[in-house]
Amino acid sequence: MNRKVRVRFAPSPTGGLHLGGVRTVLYNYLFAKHHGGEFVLRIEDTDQTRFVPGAEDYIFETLAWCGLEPDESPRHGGPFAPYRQSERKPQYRQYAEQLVAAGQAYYAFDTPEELEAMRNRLRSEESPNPQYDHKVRGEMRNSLNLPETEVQSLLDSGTPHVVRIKMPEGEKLSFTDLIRGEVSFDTALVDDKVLLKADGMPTYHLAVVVDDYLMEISHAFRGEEWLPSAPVHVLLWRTLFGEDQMPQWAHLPLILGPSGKLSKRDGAKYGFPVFAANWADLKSGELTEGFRERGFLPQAFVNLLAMLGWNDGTEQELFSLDELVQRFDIAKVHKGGAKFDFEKAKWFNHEWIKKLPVAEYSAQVQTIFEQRGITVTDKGFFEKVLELVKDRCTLLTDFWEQSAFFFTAPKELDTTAIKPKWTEAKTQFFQNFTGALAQLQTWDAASLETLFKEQAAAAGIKPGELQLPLRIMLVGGKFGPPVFDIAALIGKEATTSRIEYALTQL
RNA sequence: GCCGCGUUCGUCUAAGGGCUAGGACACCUCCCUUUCACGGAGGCGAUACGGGUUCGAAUCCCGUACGCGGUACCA
Repeated sequence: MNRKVRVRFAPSPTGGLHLGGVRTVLYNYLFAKHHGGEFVLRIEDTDQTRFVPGAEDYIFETLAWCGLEPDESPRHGGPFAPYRQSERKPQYRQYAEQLVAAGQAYYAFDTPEELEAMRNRLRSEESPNPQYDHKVRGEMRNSLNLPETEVQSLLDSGTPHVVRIKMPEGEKLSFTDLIRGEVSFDTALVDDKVLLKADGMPTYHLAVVVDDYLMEISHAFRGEEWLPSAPVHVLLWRTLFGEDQMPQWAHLPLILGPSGKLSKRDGAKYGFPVFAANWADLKSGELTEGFRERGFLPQAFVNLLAMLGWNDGTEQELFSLDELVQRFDIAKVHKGGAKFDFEKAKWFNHEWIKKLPVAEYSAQVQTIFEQRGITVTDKGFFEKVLELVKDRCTLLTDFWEQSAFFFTAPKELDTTAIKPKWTEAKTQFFQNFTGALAQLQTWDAASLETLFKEQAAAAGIKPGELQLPLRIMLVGGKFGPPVFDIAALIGKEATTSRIEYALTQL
């Protein structure tokens, strides 16, 4: 089928977006852009009981952060508006009626209690989850069994009812999945799914087919959890619009946690984020941590997600979004689920921190500093510092630990490593050194190092014996970039005063 | 239970009949570095099991096991 590539991501706004969801967005986006097509965001809010305020904002904000902007959406607009299913409600009913007329669906008047009674009656060890299917539909209150006049009067009197699909009994339904190849199902084993709910809203099954058709979606990618209901969708396509109009399906493998499927719980339990950005549940007050707040760069987040289940066949692992667009091939997506490895995720972030110019993320780091009480006044200086410590930072938040001492003198010095070997001669050396610093003409790392070594030689002490003490004096601990670089950056005054303060502690 | 989909180092994966099954993360060793890193060089470590097909199988077929998903008027 040769038509314009149009894909969609269709989340239901019920909470934060987790790894798997964002990866689905990403693969949709990459596929669309690779083929010069369009990426549509459609909000699947047909379940009004699950409406969560803020969830839709969250989705847009998250996609923007990732750089995965939709071409069409409730906010971006587009020729197929509206893009919110609740706003499209009126059009679903006619398709449901069309299916009934075609004998492919029927009205069901069973109350929730009656359904429950049926399930209880049929439940057994052999069949723990009885379905509303061809075996029982003959015993239920639906338009298949009730006299036509009664059906009509029930309808006329406004009796609550749903429309169910009538799954054929002994048919084999199959389709070709872009990732898995041919997949087939025995229709006798699929239940009569509800298509139109009693409140007049469509279920996902009807909505996805109708909207994909109306929005001219050419390729439909979704999580593997949808595979079992694919036969329902194929059947709806066949009777409503023709199977030749159906988008090409691809069911993406799941992302697993350390023990089974990845859940919010895993995040809390193992200490890594599961959502793209922080999500605060208004009702429970529960906060679920996001990659963004944990200190991930969007470039790294997108990169690591892309590689979780896909690769281009080469050994390259670091890709920009543009490169991903160029290389992406849906057929190379894995069939098996991938267990999420936070260690590897951190490695991606580390690589991106090293790779990107600091100016690309200094604003984010600045925010982190400000949250911790340090206001950045000199952007040039700030970025010099970041440049100096970036190799040591895996997460953006690490910049704080690695470089706070550039902005504020360490209060507590970790002197345990140097105190035992401290001598009066060393105190003397540093006193002389600060004196010499005052005379130093060129304040840069090389000059400082030269001076330091000359003075050490004059004092008859090995420079190595003195470098760690100097570090502790300036940094407060055994970490950080080369000492003379630090001294060069913080300047003469700070260097001198930190040494003098440290000498009072030794 | 039933249905579906999966299964290569601990983890992410390459190899889509043909070299000693390659890379990355993590871990370990060494080098560089009198901090911590970066970087460099090594090491450890896998085709779930059993049958076929074939001169030859990680790759194709069948079975078993295991894992995951689904089995709602939720998506």
